[in-house]
Amino acid sequence: MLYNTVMAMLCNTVQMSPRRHDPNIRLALIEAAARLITEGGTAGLSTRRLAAEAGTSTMAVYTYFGSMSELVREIVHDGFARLDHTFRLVEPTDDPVADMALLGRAYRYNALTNRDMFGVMFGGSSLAGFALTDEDRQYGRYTLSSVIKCATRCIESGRFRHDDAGIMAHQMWLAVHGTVTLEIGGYLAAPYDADRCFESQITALMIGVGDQPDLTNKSVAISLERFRIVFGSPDGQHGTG
Amino acid sequence: MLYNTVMAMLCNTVQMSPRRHDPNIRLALIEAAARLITEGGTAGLSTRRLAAEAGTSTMAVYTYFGSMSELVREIVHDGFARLDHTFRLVEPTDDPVADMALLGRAYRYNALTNRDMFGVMFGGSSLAGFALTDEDRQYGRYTLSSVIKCATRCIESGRFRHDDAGIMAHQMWLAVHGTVTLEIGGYLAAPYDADRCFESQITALMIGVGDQPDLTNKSVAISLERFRIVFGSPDGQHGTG
DNA sequence: CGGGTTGCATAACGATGTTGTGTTACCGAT
DNA sequence: ATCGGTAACACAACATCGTTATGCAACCCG
Repeated sequence: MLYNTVMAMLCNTVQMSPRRHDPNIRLALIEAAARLITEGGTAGLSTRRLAAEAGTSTMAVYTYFGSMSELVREIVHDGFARLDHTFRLVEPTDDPVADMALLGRAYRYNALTNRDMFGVMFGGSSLAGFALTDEDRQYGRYTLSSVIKCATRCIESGRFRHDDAGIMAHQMWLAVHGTVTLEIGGYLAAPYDADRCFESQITALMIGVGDQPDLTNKSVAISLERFRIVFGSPDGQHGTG
Repeated sequence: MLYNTVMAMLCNTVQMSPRRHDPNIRLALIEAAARLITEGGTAGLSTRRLAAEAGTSTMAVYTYFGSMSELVREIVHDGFARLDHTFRLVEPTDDPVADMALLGRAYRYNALTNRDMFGVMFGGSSLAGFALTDEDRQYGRYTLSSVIKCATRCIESGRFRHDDAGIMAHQMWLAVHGTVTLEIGGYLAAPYDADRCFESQITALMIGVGDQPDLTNKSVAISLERFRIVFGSPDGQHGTG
């Protein structure tokens, strides 16, 4: 659907202001860009295709965003917001270790759902000359605050030897991030497939920071049950795509 | 130095065969490409610059490699060979856990030394339309065999609860890979800088697979000493670039 | 109701990977 | 010895990329 022609028709009938920055076009561009990326990978995004998809010309990108990479930046920020939203689906319970494991599953779920965006967000893929700035990274670190809060509760529960929730949260992040990155890269195949590696990884990590193995196993199992309920994956895990 | 003109002079004086596939040109292209990538990042590699650097025309890329992405593929394979070589600098001792930790440091060292190539090797960066194939990934998995061997010795030493060296090696890989990826991405800043996260991560992992905390701490400390000796980092660690 | 300004379609520019075109030089057979 | 076949590759063209210039048309304000 060509946005521009629709808008032209609208402006002929209803009295509107098609001049002056139009948030509708801006939104249409962002949505079209996100669609192009998820459908055609990072290489699928181009000014021409974007303009065609949104029904405008390539100039719209520059009037609304200044450059292609600035548009990508907005999408990246949007991606972090989505990650944050995914984290918020994990509600605190009286088993903070299970909560933490579920946050790990949520991170993985979010990454696998938005594979290409994930690569851009964390500095891997170079997309249309986009490069992360420190401000962008702040968005990323901010989303980690959910994990830090959970780590604090883990420590308060007495199950962890750690006294620093920040380092604990980072360890969880690094472990899950590494798993997901290599999973998306296609490096985790049977017999060491991504599902198996993921379970081993979070289990070892919990034990590594002081939890008792049997308690960890119980909490990890609970987190898997909760994941099925909240995120509704058909086979109970994520699938290796 | 323009390779082509030199070759022309050589062929006028000494009797050589500048026609028929010339491995010298092939090598010159690969070396020039690697140089361009390390100097100018993934965006710094282009057929024109490559041709100028090697003193040939852009056609040389196609006669010797078929396409730009095939040339990248060769460089990726070269990168895996370099990683394997780095692993071999870690000699087995009677403290296999320290060996394993040192392998982790070696992985990180190699990644930080060849940052841009690292991103390409593990599926993050898209470079000149290059995409990993399963065969490429085999190169990556092969280099893991050094780690698996070490994991086997760790298990035999009785310090680990695990009975599967493969999953143990994978866990080490995932943990270190995640740390390094986010370090290169610029996400690990004080107070949770990369050095600190790395130490915490490998320590927690060893404990997580069954090692006793005090033994782990000792082995990790030994691995750091050995790293300083073998890899000769000035500040004893890697520096966060 | 006209000048200023703003949005943006069109077209152009430089650079990209890749593909024709043509020349040049080697090789092998006669 | 020489001549045709073939392989290498310099040069130029092509499509596409992000970006920038140009110009027109429409809103805003005086």
